[in-house]
Amino acid sequence: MNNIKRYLVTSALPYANGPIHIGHLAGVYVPSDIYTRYLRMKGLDVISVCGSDEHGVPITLKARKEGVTPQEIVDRYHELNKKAFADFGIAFDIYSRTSGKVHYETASEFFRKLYDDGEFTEKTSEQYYDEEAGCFLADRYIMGTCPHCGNENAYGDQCEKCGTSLSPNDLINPHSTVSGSKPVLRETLHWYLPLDKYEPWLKKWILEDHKEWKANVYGQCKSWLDQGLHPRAVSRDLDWGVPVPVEGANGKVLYVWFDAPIGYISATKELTPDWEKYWKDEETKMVHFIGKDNIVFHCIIFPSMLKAEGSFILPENVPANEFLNLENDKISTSRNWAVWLHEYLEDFPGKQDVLRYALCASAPETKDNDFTWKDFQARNNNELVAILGNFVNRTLILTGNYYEGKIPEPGTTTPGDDAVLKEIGKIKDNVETSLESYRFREALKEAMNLARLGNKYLADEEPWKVVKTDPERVKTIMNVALQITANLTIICEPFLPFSMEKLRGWININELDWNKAGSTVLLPAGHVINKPGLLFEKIEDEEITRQTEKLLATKKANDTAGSKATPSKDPITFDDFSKIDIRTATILEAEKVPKTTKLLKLKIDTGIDVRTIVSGIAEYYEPADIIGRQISIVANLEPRKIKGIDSQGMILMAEDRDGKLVMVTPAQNVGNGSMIK
RNA sequence: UGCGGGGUGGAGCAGUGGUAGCUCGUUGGGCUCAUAACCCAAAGGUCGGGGGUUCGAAUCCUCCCUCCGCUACCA
Repeated sequence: MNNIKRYLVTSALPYANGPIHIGHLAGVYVPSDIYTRYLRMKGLDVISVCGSDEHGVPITLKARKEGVTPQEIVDRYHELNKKAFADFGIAFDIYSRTSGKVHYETASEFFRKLYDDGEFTEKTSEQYYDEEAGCFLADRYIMGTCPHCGNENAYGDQCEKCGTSLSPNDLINPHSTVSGSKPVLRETLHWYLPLDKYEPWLKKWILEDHKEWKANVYGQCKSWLDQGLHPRAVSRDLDWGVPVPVEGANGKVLYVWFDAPIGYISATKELTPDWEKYWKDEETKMVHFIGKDNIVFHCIIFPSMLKAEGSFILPENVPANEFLNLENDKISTSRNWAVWLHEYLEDFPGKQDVLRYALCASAPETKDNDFTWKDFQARNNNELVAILGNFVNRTLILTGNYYEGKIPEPGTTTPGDDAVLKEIGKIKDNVETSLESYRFREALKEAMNLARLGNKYLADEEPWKVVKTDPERVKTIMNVALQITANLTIICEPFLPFSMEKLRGWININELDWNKAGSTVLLPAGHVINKPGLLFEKIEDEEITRQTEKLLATKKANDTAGSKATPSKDPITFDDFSKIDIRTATILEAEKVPKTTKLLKLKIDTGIDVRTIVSGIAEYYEPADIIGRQISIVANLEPRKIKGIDSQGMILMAEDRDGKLVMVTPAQNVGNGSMIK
């Protein structure tokens, strides 16, 4: 793409039903912020838009659960998240929301244009309807008995017990989780975007014209396109969202995935009356920053919508990141396994840049990555403090000691000085190359090399020694070191905006022009600097321990207090119960079933006979450890072939909330074959 | 079981055909301006294993082992 006149940067709209955590920041907002700041510093025309995604079923259910309106839910998280972004210096030009008036108009117009152009197809289908609550039910809000395993708490889309994927019609005895009533099937009309129609040009546009996209993005698009695309519904039966702007479409709203990306357009409209320049001019370069869960929407569906509308440009790149784990475990809002931005700032006030740095340095750019507090501490102590902070500190202290804060006049430079000064420009170029190819980890490392260069220069030149013999020479040395420092304030600015602002204050300049980076006269001789402080401070072990203990407490809470027992099953007669023959037995032999991860083949003595049982406990018990253990079994269960082995019965296991299995063993050893009743 | 992504010095990673590299850690030295920070040097790798292609393979092909995610088996 040549002739780029302006940039439009979008960052995934966070869903307004929870706070923002480090995973969001590392994957989307830190990279987008670095990129935006860099472009702005170059003096380019760039706007960065974001906002809250506030529609969809989960928000209505959360509202119902808390007894408030959906609007109250989204108001709460919109404000919280807006503030969190602002606190971390994420430099959006606007943080809008999809419940706003402009968005309603924009989304309606967009839909209406496609509708009038005949871009949608219509289809009537039967869906479950909750008569008591007066609403249609999304699959996962219907529960019933799983036809495969008999689990009575299976969801309409999947049984979590046996893992089978289901459709609501498969469920025995379905009931609504909203009102508890029995839903009925009802006909409903919806509009569909025929993605299959766009397949040919999508294939060309992505697979041929955008081979430069990141491997994870390109690969996922390719797999979608290879599988073939299908029409997707763009409307839903719901009372929370943008109403479908068509006669007789009462009670129908735009499906949230259709509505949300249009939020980028509405946000731009709110920001500037010139919004069309950014969305409809071929000389605008649009870049979407997202997480990997959003690839299909931003690379396939939204471009299809834009293409169908006809007057919009398409994204130039979609640098999606993978996911961030926390201390070796998936980040999870419901399990409270996360570092929340607002909590981080309470524990580490003023240390926004430290988190920004740690997250950028180990951002999940090419594969899922792990955030650990130990790594966070090491990044701070060994890199920010020891390399960057230390260089700045030694330079400024020496300048204070020798020249009372006045920049010395340089004399003749040595070839060594010249090489170092030239290196500044090279580092600047390297950072640019990395940033423009969305390699933020590399860019950051390269920026830090400038501080490394500075430390090495001081160590090589030893001004504290030379000052005793050749004070004139020291003036040149310190001038060079100061020019490096001034360059740091520009080159590190996109990554560490808070610290660099502080540093600019100390050296008393206000230069934010990226193009000036590489200059060796940013600080003119005679310029007076202010009294410096410490740019970063060490983080002690105790602070890290406090954080890991906090997480440990969360784990514990998840294990015990949070575990609510599932409701009891329907009553049975004593007769029913006595049909089950439960006995004690002893394990004689145990071995892993080859090519499986969970199965053990056990030979057990039931008192009646010696038989084989296959059991899914291999993840919790080593074969060698359980030989000789007494257990409980269901003795009269129909035999069943598992992995080709006849399994005669079933071992009783207690299963906790995480699915961990524990053997049910008599409190004292009793004879094999004793009845349990 | 299927699909996808990994396996490179103690740890974390880069490197897709031509002398194996970075950060941290370790050891030794230097410096003492600096938040015990900084600088230099050294030790440490048969690049998961076998086979193949090639003048030449961490890099290409093939088989296998192993780890992670999803998936399956777990009455």
